[in-house]
Amino acid sequence: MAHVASAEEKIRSFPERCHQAGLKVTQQRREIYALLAGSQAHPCPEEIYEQIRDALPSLSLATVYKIVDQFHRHGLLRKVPTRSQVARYDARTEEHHHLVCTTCDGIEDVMLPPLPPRLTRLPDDIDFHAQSYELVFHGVCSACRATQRAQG
Amino acid sequence: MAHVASAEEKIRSFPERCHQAGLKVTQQRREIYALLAGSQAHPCPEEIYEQIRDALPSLSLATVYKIVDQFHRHGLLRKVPTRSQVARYDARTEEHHHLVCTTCDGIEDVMLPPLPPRLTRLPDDIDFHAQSYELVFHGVCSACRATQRAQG
DNA sequence: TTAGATGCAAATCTTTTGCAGTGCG
DNA sequence: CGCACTGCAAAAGATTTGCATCTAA
Repeated sequence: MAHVASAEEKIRSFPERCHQAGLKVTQQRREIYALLAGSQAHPCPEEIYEQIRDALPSLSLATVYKIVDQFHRHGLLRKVPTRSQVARYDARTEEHHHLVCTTCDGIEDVMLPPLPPRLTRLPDDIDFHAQSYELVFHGVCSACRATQRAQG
Repeated sequence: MAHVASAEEKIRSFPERCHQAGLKVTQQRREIYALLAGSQAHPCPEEIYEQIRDALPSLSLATVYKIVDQFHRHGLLRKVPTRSQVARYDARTEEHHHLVCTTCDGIEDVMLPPLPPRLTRLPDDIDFHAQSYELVFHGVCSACRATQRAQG
């Protein structure tokens, strides 16, 4: 499965990407990165913390916040723009887009063919240097629609 | 200027849109809606509160939260997806996109020609009912680039 | 008249900070 | 060995809730 192979590659190249960024490779960082690289769920810091506690009981939530923030600032993680007040992280840094469920706040990745540059070029009267863009879809995910049907 | 005229129309039709939504028209709601309709700044609840206090000193911050949430749930406001933990609101409900400054967290609106439906159609293997989408650009705004140049 | 709205204060939830101790390089 | 990293606890920031009072319809 393409996704799993890609996650393994990311985990394998993680130490050298830390070195390039001037970050030390600690167990906390390895665990957090591996969790995110292997997940489709775009977890928030609290969820990351809960899921890694089993493997690393000494982990603290403040450390999770510090690590994901560092990773984000060094380009190892993306932060997904959402309408909710909790931060959501994604280890896929290549171009892709997001589906956000308005019912459960779940986030899914979606690959789309690249948009032609002329369609994402900003108007001449806008003085803004865009470094990246993404599409954010809002709607209802499969699981929530099933629940809605079951409950009438 | 097209924007101003549009804001006036929105403010004029505000009472009937409240009635349709089953909401009473109060002074707090009028002030909050008028502020947002006349603003380009996508303010957060705290900023809305500060700016309306002058005209309505009895206003409470909790009320601002309740009102913008109601407006959002009834489609009178959009909530802009961002990477930060504070909610940002927009009275423009027609299709448009957002420029988010990674330096100052400022948000600007941008109109782009509509994307051809074939480019935003989700792949067949994705079971998600999208109701809307928007483009979110991340980059650096004009004011922050000027500051950066001045400071070296 | 009355259901819904507001204001206040307290509670809750999320994120950040300061600092002492630890461990990677 | 030294500097960056971690964990803890406390602080700060954002949002929600409960309830008494008020007000638009």
